[in-house]
Order: sequence, then C-alpha cells, then structure tokens
Amino acid sequence: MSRFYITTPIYYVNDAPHIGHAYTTVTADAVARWHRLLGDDTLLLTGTDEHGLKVQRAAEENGVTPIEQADVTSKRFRDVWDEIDVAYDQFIRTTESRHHHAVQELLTRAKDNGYIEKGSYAGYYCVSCEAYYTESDLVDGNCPVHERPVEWFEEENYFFKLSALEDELTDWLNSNTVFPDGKRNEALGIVKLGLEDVSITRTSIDWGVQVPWDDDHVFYVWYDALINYATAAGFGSDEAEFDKWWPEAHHIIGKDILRFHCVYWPAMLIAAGLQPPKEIHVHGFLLLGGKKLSKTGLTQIAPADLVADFGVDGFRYHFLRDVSFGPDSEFSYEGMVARYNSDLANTLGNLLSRVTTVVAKKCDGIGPAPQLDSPLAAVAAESYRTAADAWARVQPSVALEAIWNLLRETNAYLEQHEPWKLPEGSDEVKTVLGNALEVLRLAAILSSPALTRAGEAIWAAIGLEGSPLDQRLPDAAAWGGYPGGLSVTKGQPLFPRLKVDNGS
RNA sequence: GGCGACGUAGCUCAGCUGGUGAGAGUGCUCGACUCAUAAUCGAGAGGUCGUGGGUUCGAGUCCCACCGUCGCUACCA
Repeated sequence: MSRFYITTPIYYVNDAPHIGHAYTTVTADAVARWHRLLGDDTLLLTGTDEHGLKVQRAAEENGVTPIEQADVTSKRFRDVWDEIDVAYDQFIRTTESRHHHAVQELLTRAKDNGYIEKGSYAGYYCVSCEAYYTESDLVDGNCPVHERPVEWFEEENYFFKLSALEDELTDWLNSNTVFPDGKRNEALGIVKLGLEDVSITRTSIDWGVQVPWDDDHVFYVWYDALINYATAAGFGSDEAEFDKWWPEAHHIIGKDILRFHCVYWPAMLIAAGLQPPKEIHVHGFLLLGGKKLSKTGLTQIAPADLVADFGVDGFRYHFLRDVSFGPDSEFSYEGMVARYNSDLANTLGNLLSRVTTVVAKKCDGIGPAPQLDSPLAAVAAESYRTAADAWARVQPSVALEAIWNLLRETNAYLEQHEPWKLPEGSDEVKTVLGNALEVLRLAAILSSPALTRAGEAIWAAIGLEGSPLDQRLPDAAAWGGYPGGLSVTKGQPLFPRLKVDNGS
C-alpha cells in the first residue's frame, strides 16, 4: 500500500487563527483527502508551536503558567479545524514530552556528527524585551519596541554549522524537492549567497526544550519547532514508524517561512544523518487590495465569520478553487460570493436540482443507469486525468476546474437533449438522465476533498448507499458506476444563491 | 546597495522546453429555453500580453534597460 505523509506548519499559539492559517491547512487537508480516496495510508499532521519568549511573557501577563497559557491558545486552532472539517490524523504540540525527546535526540545526533559547537553570540540586547536585535532592527539606535537604548551583550551559545552544508543543500534543492520552481530558485539563491552558522540555543529564557548536554540552555524556538514533523512520524519514540512515514514527508508552507523549511530544516536533517523531506510545496500570500494581509487585516477576518456566510463547503471551495497554489492571490469577499454563486449554486447545485426534478417527472423518481458509450464518458475521463495529475502536483485549483468543466458540459448536454420534453419512461429519457446521474456520482466523489459535505448530500440524493468517501480511485472514477434503479429524491437547494452585498 | 518575484481582456487568473488568427471563469450585450436555485444553453463585444530596445524566419514565452508593485538580504550612521 502506498503511504502519504503531509504536514502543515505548526502555528504559533500566540497568533489568533486566521484565514492565512486556514488556507494552508485546508489545502493540506484536501490533498490528504485525495490520497485517502486513492487508498493511500495517509497521515495528515498539524499542530501548535508553544515555546519561546512570547508565550512565556503572555503567560506572565495573564498570571498563569506557560503551559496553561498554551493549553488555552492551542485549543483555538483545534476548534477552527473542527469548524472547517480539517480531518487531521495528528495534532502535535511542541510541549509534548515525545517532542522534547525527539528534539534532544535529533540535535544530539547533529552534535555527535560535529555540526553543533559552542560559540559566543553578540548583539544589541534590550533588557526589557530580553531579546537581541540586529543593528538594522533598531530605530534611531533604540529598541524598536520600547524605544529605549539597547546594550551590547555577548553570551555563550551553541551554533549550528549551517555553513558546512552548502553543497549538500544545493544538491538536495536541485533534486526536484521544492515546488513551484520559482520558490526552489529562491531557496537556491539563499544558499548561493552564502550561509552563516546560526545560534540555536538561549540561556535567557527557560520555556523551551532543554539542551541535553548543557542545563543552562534551551533550544531556540525555531529549531525546536521544525522537528515536530519528525516527532509526529515517530522519531525518538518509534523508529520503525519513523522509517515507515518519513520517506513520504510532504510539507505545505507559506513563502514567509521558506528559509527555515527549505534551507535550515533539510540542513538539520542532513546534520543528524537523516533524509531531508521528500517534497516541500510553497504557497504565496493572500492579498487584500494588493497588499499582504496585515496583522489587523488578518485578525479581522475570522474563519468562523466566513463559514457563517458561505458554509464549510463554500469556505473551503473558495480557497481551493480561487487561489492558485504558488503565487500570491487576491482575496475578496465579493470574489467569494461570485465564485460561490457561479460554481456551487449555479453549475453544481442547480444541476442536481434540475436532474432530480426531471427524474421525478419522467421516471417516477427512479434513477436510470447511464449509457456506457455516452459522449460524456470521454469528458469525464479527461476530467479525472487532469484532476489526478493536479492533486499530485498540489494544484487544487486546477483539479477542481477540471471537475467543473465536466459539470458545465453536462448542463450543455441536458440542453442539447432536453429530457423534460422527451416521453415519460422512454429509452431516450432514461439514457439522458442516467448519464447526468452518473456525472453527479462522479462529482460527489471527485469534489469531496474540497466539498466535505455536499458530496454526501449528492450521494444520498441520487439514491446511493454509504458515502463517497468509501469509494476508491481510480476504479470509482470509471464511467458507468451508477447502477440505476435507485430512488432519486429532490431535496432543498444544495447551495442557496447568495445575494450580493458588501459583506461585513 | 545586492539578489529575486510579479506586471496578460472591467475583475480574478491560465498560458510547458519560443511557432496555426492570445485563453478560461466571471462581468457586459444579444438571442434561445423555461426541467432547474431570476438557474441553463448559444452567439458576440472586449487585450499596444507594463514601457523601450535586442536576438530570431518567428517572442506574452529568451536577453538588456527602464517604470511600477512586493519580498528577501546587507558588520550600509
């Protein structure tokens, strides 16, 4: 059996979950769902990053312990994922003991291999922030947060010898592992400019993973966080499990963390004697009016608000269909409404309505079987090929476009044959409606990575037992699977049209 | 300052290693239909492919410069 391991970044608990997080996570979830349809043994991982100064400080402000603080904020992410049908297999928290073990084990191996050594870190330090700043961070020579003078500080730290791995990283990046190409080139560019060793431990805080060979230090939050992908696969706790999953690791990330994932992370793995990830897929930003979602813009758009207006399916469909995975993408409420109405309400929802109505009128509500040599069969086959290829390349928008092309062809097919005008119960009317029902069966299955709920509703409406999620590709995508003789029922509109307003 | 990305129909975007008259969806106009969620189908209008050069028999697709937007990076006061 094939295996498929896919991850989202783990999100920093201090951030409020927003549509940027949701976009990444829904994409990973949809790809995972496609692989489950293929019958792959699939592991979808998401989680929260819970160490570091900011969490420690937030806890102090709230008068709770760091872990209590993290318990509350981590749950916010799980709640949102539940709201938008993200079916993760594991939700990892960096505060779990298995993760501490994994971090210590991985970095100890890197140290044993000679890639970690003690050095001294020097920089401008703000006592109030308890943090270092580079000269370019300073505002008029002062701390950018407190606007007070900084001090020149030096402390002993452990450094990761990134500079020693430039050749290995270049080779790895050239081996077809980072997508799309433009993002791979960015990573190559970073390596090409020359890598400096990086400080990976801190003595100034204690909310983190203890450095096993030196009690005074904890690992800097980034180097602890990245290792979550290995932890969840079993590193440090179940080596057999790790060996099983790790070769199939696919990371989905936003371009803001490209450097950490496409340079530092593979370097850490190489240093520890492990294999770098199989593939990293990097997406762009969601833009509001041409500008990157600012912190305020981001937090003003809560996933729950959009779900309230568009439903779970409408929410997921927008991000999967309207956003081209890779480049930056424009986000607009009006765009969401337009896409929802045209694709979900009109093309798909209305197709189901008209077919079920005509089956009721012309076939006594019993759905006929499709014609094996239907002209729609070729269209369906092409749609499937395109979609399968697109999901494999992590291009959900292309996959969904292919499925909707089949739906549009089906609407045209109905127009051409006008089953509502054909004699009741005739062979002709059965042929036409059987073909349309077959398309709906296919759509229920093939759209299910995006539409987690409509698929089930269509399935039931055309009289099929079970769930489209139980179907297995590619067999289930073969034309002719609708058996006929099933009771077809017209229900409420699948996706009621939305009136255009300015949103809120 | 260095490196890089992007700039294609009103809008959102496709356009692989250069080659028949530049595409999709949406929006708009006209027509058809009325089974259906004022849905559907057909036809049409609409683009100097940021600007200016260059390479080529031929460039949206390669090269250079410039403009615009954005990002990363720099022991730049």
